[in-house]
Amino acid sequence: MARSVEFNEEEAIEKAMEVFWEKGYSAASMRDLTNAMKINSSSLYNTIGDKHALFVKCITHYTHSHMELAKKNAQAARSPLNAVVNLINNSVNDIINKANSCMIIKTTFEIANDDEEILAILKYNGDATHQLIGSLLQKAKEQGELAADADPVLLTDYLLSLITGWHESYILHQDPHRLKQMAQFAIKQLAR
Amino acid sequence: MARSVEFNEEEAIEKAMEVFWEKGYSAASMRDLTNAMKINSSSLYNTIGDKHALFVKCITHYTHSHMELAKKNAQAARSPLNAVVNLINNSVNDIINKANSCMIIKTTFEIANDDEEILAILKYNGDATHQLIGSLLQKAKEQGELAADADPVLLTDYLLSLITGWHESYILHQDPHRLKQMAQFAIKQLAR
DNA sequence: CTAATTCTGAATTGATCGTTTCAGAATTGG
DNA sequence: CCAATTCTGAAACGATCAATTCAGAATTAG
Repeated sequence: MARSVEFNEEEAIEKAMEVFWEKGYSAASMRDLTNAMKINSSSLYNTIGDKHALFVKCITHYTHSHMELAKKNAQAARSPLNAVVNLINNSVNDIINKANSCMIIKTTFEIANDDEEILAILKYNGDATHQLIGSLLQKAKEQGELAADADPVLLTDYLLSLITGWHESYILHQDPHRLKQMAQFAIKQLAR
Repeated sequence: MARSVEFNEEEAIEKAMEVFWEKGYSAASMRDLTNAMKINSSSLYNTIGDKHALFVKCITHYTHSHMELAKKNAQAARSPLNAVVNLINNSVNDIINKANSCMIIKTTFEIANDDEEILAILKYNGDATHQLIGSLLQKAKEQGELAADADPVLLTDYLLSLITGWHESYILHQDPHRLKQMAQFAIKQLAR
C-alpha cells in the first residue's frame, strides 16, 4: 500500500566497507560512511541499524568475498600443493598491489579483543580459511607432494601466520622483494 | 624565579602508554589519558603537547623498553642461536601472558599508513630489531649453528613475520598450544 | 484520483571530542 | 618576606560524534 523501494543495500554496504577498510572502525565517522553510501543517516538507521550493525554487515561482506575468491582459485589449481602455492603468491600480490592492508587483520588488531560479535565473525572466517588450506595440504600429503612426516594442520597455522606478518612488513618497508623472497622460501620449505 | 616542579613525566607517559596500548590511538580519548596520568589537560598541553605528541612519546617509550629488553636477553644467552631461540620463546610467552597484543603491531595496522611520523618511529624500531636478530643469526652461521647456505637476513624477516602472525592467531583462538607448536617448528627449521 | 503507508532529507538532539582560557595556588630567587 | 614567574584546576570553547525527529515527498493498492 505504500512506498517500497529505496537505495541498493548491497552497493551501499560495499561503499561503507571501503570506508571502514581504509579508516578502521573507530576513525570512520557516520558522516564519512553516509557520504560514501550516498544515503541519509535516517535511511541508514531505518534499514541497517547503527554504526556497529553496519560494520557487522561490512566485515561479513568482506570475509565472504575473500573466502569465495580463495575457494574459486583453489579449484582452478592443477594440484593441491599448487593451489596452496598460488594462494601464497596471490597473497603477496594483493599485499603489494592494494592500497590498504587486509581488513580482517586490521580489524582483528583494532577491536576483536573488545567485541565478541566481531571476534566470532573473524574466528568463523579464520576457521574456514584454515579448513580450506588444511584440506589442500592434507591432499597434497596423500598424493606425495608433501613430505610423509608433514603436519598439514601445523603447516596451515604456520602459513597463515606468515602471511599476516607479511602485511605488517609491507606497511613498514614497502619492499616487494622482501615479500617475494619470503614467499619463495616458504614454498621451498613446503615442497621439501 | 618561579615554580618549577610538576608531575613526574616518566610515570605519566607510562600510564598514557597503557591507555593507548589497550584502546588504540583513535579510541583513546584525552579524558581517558589525563585520568590515567592523573594530571589536568592544561598541564599536559603545557608540557608534552597535544594528543599526537603524547602518542609519539608513548610509542617511543614502548619501542625503547622493548628493544632494551631484547638486547639484554640476547647478551645473557649462551650462544647466538640460543639467543634467537630464547627470543622466539619469550615472544610466545608474552603473547600468552599479556592482556594486549604488541603495541607496535597494533599501531602499525591502525595508523602507520596515514602518519609518517609514527611510521618513521616504527620503521626505526623494526630496523633495529632486524639488525639485532640478523647479526645473531650471522654469528650463528659463522659458528656452524646454522646451515652453511642459510640466509640470515631472509631468516630474520621470516621470523619477525611469523611472530607478528602469532599475535593475530592468539587474538582469534587464544590457543597456547598452537603457538608453542609453531615456535617449536620454527626453531627446528632454524637449527636444521 | 484518493487514501494509506513508507521512505527520505534537513534539522537537531545531547554527549563527547580535542583543545584553550585564565584566575589563583604554588614555588622560586633575592 | 616579597615580587616575579610558572604551574594547576575548573570551566568552557567550538567542532564533531552517533543517533533521532518529523514534516513532506514518494509510492502503492484500490
